[in-house]
Amino acid sequence: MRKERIDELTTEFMRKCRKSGYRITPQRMAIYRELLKDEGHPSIDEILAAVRNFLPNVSFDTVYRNLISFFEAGLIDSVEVYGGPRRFEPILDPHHHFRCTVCGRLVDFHSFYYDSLSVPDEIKREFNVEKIRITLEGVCKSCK
Amino acid sequence: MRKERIDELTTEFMRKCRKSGYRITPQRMAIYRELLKDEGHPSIDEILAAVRNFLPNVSFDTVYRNLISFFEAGLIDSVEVYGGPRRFEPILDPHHHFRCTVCGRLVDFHSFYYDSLSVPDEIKREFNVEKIRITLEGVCKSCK
DNA sequence: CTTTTTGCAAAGCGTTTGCATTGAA
DNA sequence: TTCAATGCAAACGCTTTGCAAAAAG
Repeated sequence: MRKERIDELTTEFMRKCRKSGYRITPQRMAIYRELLKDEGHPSIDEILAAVRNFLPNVSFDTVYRNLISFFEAGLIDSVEVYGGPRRFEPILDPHHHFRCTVCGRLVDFHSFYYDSLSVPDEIKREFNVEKIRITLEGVCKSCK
Repeated sequence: MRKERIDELTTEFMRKCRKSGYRITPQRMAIYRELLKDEGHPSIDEILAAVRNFLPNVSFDTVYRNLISFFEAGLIDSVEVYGGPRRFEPILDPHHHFRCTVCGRLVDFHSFYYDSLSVPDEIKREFNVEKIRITLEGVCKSCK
């Protein structure tokens, strides 16, 4: 990602933080920045390691609590990979995931076809659907 | 589910077990039977409790190991609800899930539209997709 | 008889919480 | 100066493993 884009998203993030009543701390800024820099789906531990390059005393706990808070406030997204630790990603554009059941690798992909899926009427009637999660599962080339 | 249907599925299950090289034990039969009887998506602990009504000395461990084995052999299905314990269900017909993000309730629904979804070509080229998981997320009536 | 399965117990791993201290506003 | 955020440390919940005894084939 271009540096300008990162700065832009970071500014936007700070604005949203203030709106949600979150104070701006160096830890929070670093957590969000490292999440943006990571191209994958970093776990709490991975983000912690990255943040510690800049703020060596940050605790697991701070990273944990903040990622959860950010997610709950809708500031970032959470990818739930069963069995492994919780993973996170910045909210960029809509996408879906392929997961290799052998190596556990998680791959992003885009699909307008999937993006535009509708919700069956009988579900709409009974539930307030906010999100459609589609995960393809199978085996990736290197594991085959 | 009708008793005859349960017996039929149980016989089928035993046949598959033998084919997979699994020995038939009272524990295994009870585990599968209780899984069939449960209309929801029981966790290991829930199945354990049910099984213990018949076999009081069964350990968590036996239920755990067997459910995992059954799943890996394709004898039953696994529902992965992040944050909570792993859940299981017998393989009956294809269906999808709605999850309430407030109370955590997991609801089955059927949809031919979702059943017949195809996999994008660029994914097909790179991965062997075995399964499409669709989970709708939102809020159910009682939580609204 | 052989080999799998079981039950037990302990360890593992990621998550979650309580509390005193620190620091943002 | 106030209240939220941090760091620490411990507890927690569910999963996973090693091993000796029991049971299936």
